[in-house]
Amino acid sequence: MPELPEVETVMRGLAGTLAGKRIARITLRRPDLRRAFPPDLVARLTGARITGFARRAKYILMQTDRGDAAIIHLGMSGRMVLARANRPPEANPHEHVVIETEDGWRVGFVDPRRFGSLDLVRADEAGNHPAFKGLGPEPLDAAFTPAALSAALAGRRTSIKAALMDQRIVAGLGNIYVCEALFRAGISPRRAAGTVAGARAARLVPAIKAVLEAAIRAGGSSLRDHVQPNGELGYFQHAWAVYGREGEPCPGCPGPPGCKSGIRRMVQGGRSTFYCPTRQT
DNA sequence: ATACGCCCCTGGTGGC
DNA sequence: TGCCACCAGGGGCGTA
Repeated sequence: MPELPEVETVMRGLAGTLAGKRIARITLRRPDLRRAFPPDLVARLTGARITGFARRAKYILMQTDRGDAAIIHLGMSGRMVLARANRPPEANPHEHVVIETEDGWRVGFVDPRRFGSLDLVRADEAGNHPAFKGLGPEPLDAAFTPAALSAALAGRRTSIKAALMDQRIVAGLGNIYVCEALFRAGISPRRAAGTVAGARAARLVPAIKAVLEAAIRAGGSSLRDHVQPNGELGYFQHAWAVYGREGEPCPGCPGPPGCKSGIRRMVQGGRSTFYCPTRQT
């Protein structure tokens, strides 16, 4: 379930194990994911030393000492599975890319739905990659303020739910954390985006930051040496207030029995929205 | 420009 | 035990 906090957690896990290591081998098990892999990807990464990692929106950047940057997206179902290379790997038909380091680590990029991607560009050109064109601010940056958000939303007649899902408004939120942030801020997902200003924007921005920070903390704290027992990076138990809780009592309304409505589900832009119609206006 | 629908792909779940 | 419809973290593209 990779939204910003999961991608951040995976990125930190990869950094903890791979930063500074030399790539002994990279194996592509198929010619593409969402898009074709660059034809020279294997040649450029084999033997390169991994110098560092970064995250932008839901993308992981892996830099090498050759001045290249791999741009990784996990899509809907992408995972990174870490193991020692001397153990026979568990066969997985959806393990599409394998990176092995000189010191004996093996990272598998597993993605059943294949909505993920792996590209390779010159690091100093990474900012020009189409994936990053037009992206909005990082929600955890200091520059993401209520004033900045309401300026980006001004005049927009689409719903605030759809606007927050739009990576050009703010980068890295997905379906889960948009639902959670709107709940925390007490804002209806149906509300016209352009009306989220003033006090509402002043509630929404801290709500977005808080829910993302809590999820990153939960991810980080659940990792032991950045790797879970099953070898997966960045997956952890979530404690969502509304997401996936249709029909349950609203955790924000005093109770029992709480509000009459409880948590409802509706569809916006083809995606499920979970919300409390009593608290969120 | 903006908004919306549809598509990419596989797997899990629940109803009949 | 099938079988089938529906749902799932994302994003890009085409059409009004």
